Amino acid sequence: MKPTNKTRYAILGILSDGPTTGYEIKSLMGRSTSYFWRESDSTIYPTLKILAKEGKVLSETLYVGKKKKEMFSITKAGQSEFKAWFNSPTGSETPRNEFLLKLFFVTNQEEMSRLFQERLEKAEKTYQEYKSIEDRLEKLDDYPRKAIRLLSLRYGISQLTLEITWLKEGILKYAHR
Amino acid sequence: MKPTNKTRYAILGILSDGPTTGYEIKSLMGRSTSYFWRESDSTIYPTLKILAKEGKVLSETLYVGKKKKEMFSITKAGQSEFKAWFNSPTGSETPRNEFLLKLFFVTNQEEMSRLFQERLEKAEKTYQEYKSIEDRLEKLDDYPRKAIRLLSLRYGISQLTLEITWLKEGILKYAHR
DNA sequence: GTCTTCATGTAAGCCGTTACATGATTAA
DNA sequence: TTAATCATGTAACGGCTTACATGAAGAC
Repeated sequence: MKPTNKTRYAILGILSDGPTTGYEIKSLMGRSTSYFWRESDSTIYPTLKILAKEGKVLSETLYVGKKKKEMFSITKAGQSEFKAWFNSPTGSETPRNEFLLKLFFVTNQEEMSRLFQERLEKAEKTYQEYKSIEDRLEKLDDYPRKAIRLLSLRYGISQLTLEITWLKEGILKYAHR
Repeated sequence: MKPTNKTRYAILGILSDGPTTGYEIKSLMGRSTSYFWRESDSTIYPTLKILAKEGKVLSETLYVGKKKKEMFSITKAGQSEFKAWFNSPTGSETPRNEFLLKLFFVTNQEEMSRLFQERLEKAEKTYQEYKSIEDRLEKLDDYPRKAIRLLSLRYGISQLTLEITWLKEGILKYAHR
């Protein structure tokens, strides 16, 4: 069975920028990748352990007072696994859009109105979040990948804009009573 | 642990339109929901069995020659489970976009060029597929939910159009050599 | 006669989420 | 002193994919 676990690549990619701790990887993801790539809380540490066992990362335990910190750094083997993934064809996720599934089963205007309204509220909230991330990013000093990270964020923003427009049109056209 | 399995709702929703067989559900999904909701091959039959055991569907075995057919129909209990899901708040999937994850780790123009080019080819292929589904749908006689199903398909098409534009711009702006 | 489609399933095993657990440090 | 954040994990379980399996009917 072909392993499909991509958490490891996200971790190896972050470690490519330099050594860090599991906690730091977790919070970095929360700050920066969360709108296109999210890991649940407990996946980072076990995955780091596995990678260490495989020789893809090295760990070093530090103590700050009584507080344990485990710094991880990527090895040559880790780098080549990362590159192999990076250069391999990108698979597409199996589509699972619960909103569109519900839409598919809509039978009357009232249902559709509720569905669109609910979705619109969420989309507008997310839009505001993305916008504030954009603000934060724009204010940062230049760093090597700033341009590309802004680009991908703005891609997300324009997708959301499109969805919001579509939802509003739908509400007007089909759910007007 | 809260069950998250939504395959059952897709099945119950399809059965709301009238009795069918597992095979028919499978192929209907392949024809109509596959761009926003896909099930893998082997999930339909076991799920139908479970639903039957729970009293959410009824099964009736027919024979056409030696060929067995199991027709399933939705029960009252099934209908109310479906409605409960339909009226419950729509959860959002955890985001997992492998393309954007790779983009996040890009370090030079050559890598980005390859990444965008690959994605563009796939997006254009998918666009063609959607367009031909749209053609087929447009030619069908009117049926109750035709308008709404065309609407959601066109939403997918406009999302793809946006992505294609974005990819082309990216190739010109950032990956030009 | 052979290939495709119809028609229905089982089993293994990875994957991912949720809930649970622990303890130190720092800010209010 | 209490809450939030830093910091690191384990266990259980449901879910999902892949591979495997079987056989009839119809098309070419």
